[in-house]
Amino acid sequence: MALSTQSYKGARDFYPPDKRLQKYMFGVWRQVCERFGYEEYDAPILEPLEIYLAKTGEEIVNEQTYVFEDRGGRQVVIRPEMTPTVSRMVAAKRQELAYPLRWYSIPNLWRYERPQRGRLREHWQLNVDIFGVVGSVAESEMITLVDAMFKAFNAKPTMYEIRLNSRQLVDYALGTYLGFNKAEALVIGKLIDRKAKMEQTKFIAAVDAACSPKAREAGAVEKLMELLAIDELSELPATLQGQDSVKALETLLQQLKQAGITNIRFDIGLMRGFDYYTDIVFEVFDLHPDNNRSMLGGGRYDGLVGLFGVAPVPTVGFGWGDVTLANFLELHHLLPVLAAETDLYVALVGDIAVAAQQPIATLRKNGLNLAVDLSGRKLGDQLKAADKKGIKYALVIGADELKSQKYKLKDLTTGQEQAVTLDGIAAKLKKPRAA
RNA sequence: GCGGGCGUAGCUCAGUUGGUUAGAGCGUCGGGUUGUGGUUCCGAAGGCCGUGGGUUCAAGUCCCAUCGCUCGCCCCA
Repeated sequence: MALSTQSYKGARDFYPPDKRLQKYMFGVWRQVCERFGYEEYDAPILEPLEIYLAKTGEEIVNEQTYVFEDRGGRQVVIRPEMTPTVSRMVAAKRQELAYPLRWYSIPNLWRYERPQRGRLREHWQLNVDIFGVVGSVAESEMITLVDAMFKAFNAKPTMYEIRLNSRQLVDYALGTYLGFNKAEALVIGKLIDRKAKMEQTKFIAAVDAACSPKAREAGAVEKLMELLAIDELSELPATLQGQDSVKALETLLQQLKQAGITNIRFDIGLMRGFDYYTDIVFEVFDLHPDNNRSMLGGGRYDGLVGLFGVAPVPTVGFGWGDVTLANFLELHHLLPVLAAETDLYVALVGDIAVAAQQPIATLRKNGLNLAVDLSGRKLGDQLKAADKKGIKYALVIGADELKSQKYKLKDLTTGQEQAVTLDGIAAKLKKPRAA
């Protein structure tokens, strides 16, 4: 029985062209992060089970993560997300770090579940966090950074939409305003999260079923539906308008719009699950009709660092998966044509491999990435190989060239060819790779 | 964990109401006289029709099971 060549379920092989795309995406992420003063960090892919148990329910950890026992009998998890890890790192050096911390990372993460579109078992996720800032200036910076990333990927404002909400506002609305108790609010919050996927009548029926008679009689279902239909802060009922959370959202929206971000709006139905978020939450939606889904999300989570036994640190952060980004770029035709890292493919004519070493060494010393064809094939076949590898230029070296010190440089995309000196080649090829 | 769809050449697929030696395009390899590819011409290799069982004179085609892929649900960090 032959061995299977398939990669592990839900995980991908990255052949050089795939890796080229990944490097491009990560490169843009890194560039924008660093432009905003964020520093890269990293951590082990394995973590002790406890740091996830503290935050999420045990079921989720057991059913949706890779958990195993190591040889020392310790329960180990392959990290399904980065947030507990980075919180652990901050807590460990809580006293000595220089706040505000601006940190980012692009970890690979694993979750144990059936793969589907946009959701694999292994993926990479950009994580950006700012620690130690209390006011909404942190959210403002974070969303500005997100928007700068979309612009750096050449996305237009019509392709995506930033949606904002406040967990405090939702808590107040479900509790004090609509009169749900905590258990009801939890169930209804989850329903609101799924509302877009449900039919209106089914949604209403489900909310109604989750209501206590008392809340139902007070008209909570109708009031909730009215509330969910609102898409401007100014349309909120007066009792909600007075909330600090609404004022914070107002300030934030105003700031961002003034900064030129127009595709942003308030969305009271935005939940981001019912996990560790404590205040403002945000998501970016793909507006393409074939992929109307959330691409990235984040918000404020002030409580996590404190779980490690130190004073809490206010934090705002988001995560953005490589799969959803790649889907977005593909659907909107934003994938650039990526040239190989190799600048130049050297084709040898005749038995001159030894004699050609000197010019080859000179070109490398001049900073060029070059590959030499070692096959001794016909020239045509060597050029074909260069083209297939995605290399833009080929250089022909034969007895004539060695003698005249002029080499034939061929642009494989245009087919144009010219005779140049070694220095001329380096000068000509130094820059174009970035594009 | 639950449900739908699909497994035929390296890839994308065709294959009639079951009927001889299973096809195409692309790709790969060789050639069109020894220094020019990506366009063209000629040729070749390459398939246990996912796997196992069943029905039948006869199965790529029908039935059952199983594995794999895929889309969705649940869940969402």
